[in-house]
Amino acid sequence: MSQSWAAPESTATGHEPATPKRQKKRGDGAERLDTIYRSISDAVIEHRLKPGVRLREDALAEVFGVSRTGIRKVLQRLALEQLVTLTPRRGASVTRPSVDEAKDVFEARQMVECGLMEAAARRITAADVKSLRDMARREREALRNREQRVAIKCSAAFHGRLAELSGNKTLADFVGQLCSRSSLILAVYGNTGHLGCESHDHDNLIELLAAGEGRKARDFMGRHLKSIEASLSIVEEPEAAPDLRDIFSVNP
Amino acid sequence: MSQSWAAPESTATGHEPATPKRQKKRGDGAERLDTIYRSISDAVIEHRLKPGVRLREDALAEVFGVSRTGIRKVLQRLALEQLVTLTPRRGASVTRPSVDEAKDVFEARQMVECGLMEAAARRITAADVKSLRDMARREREALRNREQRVAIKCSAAFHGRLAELSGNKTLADFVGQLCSRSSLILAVYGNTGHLGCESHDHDNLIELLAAGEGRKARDFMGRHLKSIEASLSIVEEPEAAPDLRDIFSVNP
DNA sequence: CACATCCGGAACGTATACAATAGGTAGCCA
DNA sequence: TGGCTACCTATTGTATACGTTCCGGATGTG
Repeated sequence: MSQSWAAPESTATGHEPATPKRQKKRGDGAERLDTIYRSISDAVIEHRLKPGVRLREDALAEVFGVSRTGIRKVLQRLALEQLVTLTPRRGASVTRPSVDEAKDVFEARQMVECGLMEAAARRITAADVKSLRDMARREREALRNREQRVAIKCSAAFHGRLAELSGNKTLADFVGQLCSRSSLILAVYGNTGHLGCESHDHDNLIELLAAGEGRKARDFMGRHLKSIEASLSIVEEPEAAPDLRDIFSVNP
Repeated sequence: MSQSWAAPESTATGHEPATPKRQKKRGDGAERLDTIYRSISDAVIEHRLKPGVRLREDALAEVFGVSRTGIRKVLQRLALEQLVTLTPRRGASVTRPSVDEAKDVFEARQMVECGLMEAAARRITAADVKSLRDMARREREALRNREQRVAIKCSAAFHGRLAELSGNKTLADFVGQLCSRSSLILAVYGNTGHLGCESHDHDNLIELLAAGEGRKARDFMGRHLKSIEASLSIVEEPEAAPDLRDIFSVNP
């Protein structure tokens, strides 16, 4: 089970892991960890690593050809971004967002993403519009081909890119984290088959921004996020052995 | 210079650092790192560690009686919260926020803290009011006694606590980080003697929230943050050799 | 037959050792 | 005497080794 993600295929780790050999002499070590980070992060966002899955340090170290030291660094970063949960003596596992967390994340997105739309409408350039249309197109295609994983990642990337338009790096990074966590929330509370974002919402957003309609874009984003949230079934999961007493009607 | 913070006095590290001795056997290791984290974080927020100061791993390891491993963990966390900057082969130093970062942080605070006020007004309890009044009082006293360091920390804690009232942990944590970074910004761009928050702004805020006037509280918070930002001199510092070319009018 | 206890393995937490690099200093040559 | 080079030290990056804890099964007993 935990091996299912063990093929990072295209993530540019395609050096010989056995003989690192000072391949480039500079930017080597630092970039390697960053690559590992992105590999795991992507795997989580694309639901190749599902919430609750344990991430053993030894296994990751072996797969990526580094020692546990580097893995721990990466896991700690992922933990601070709430993508993985670090339980003191139990190790790391993909975060399983609680109902409250899910609510908080969407409330935060509502506040921040909507709040950024007006600045985005003011600052958007023709090149941005083109790039965004491209992303939206790729997402539509992925949806058509039933490639949910790709579509989910595209969607998160789209929202992140949108936030970057505002020019506020601090808020854009925050939105990026919220989108990643949203992907986790989708994995737990989403109804399979219905992937959060409606196919044409993103296109509509682009048009509003391109037209400089900041206020309308903000309102549209608000409805967009609401509809995503509404498409979820945010109820406590039965899993994790919550209350056998309750299930069998035993009064304690 | 880098020794000036070497006395964490009250931070509950008052064990014998020489003989840790399995003091409690459980919850020991994890809490120790957290204590170190808080010590450094506090020192940065209170300006005992000024922006630009280098933080050598060996020195920190010796002071806190742990090995570099633990220190690196703490430094990485601080780096992700933007309180320290990790330069690849140069080590860690207290972050010196750029002009753009300062602008971004205050824009973010404006958006999020204001946005949280209405929820805070709805959810605030009598106990909260009491606790907030207490914090505001301590801040006033610190200001009266010219204890800028204490006052700065109180102010950041107050804003953080306010955000917690909303019940949204994700956003509250974010506000906490923004407040910490604001403290750094104050250290770089603040005018000495004039400490960000006006003495009675916080009291006014409490009263508005206690009266359930969410909208007024939001507007007041907006003005409050604007006035803090306006009190700064956000211009490029001469220090840090930013652009010698520019200074000496050399065209590249 | 069921429950409690004990033991073994597996995984994480911490420290230490080694390797690599950047910056400073001293020495050498023009 | 000035500038350049080569070493050398100080500091970080990485890996490994050891200690500790927790979960699992096996075993003995009521």
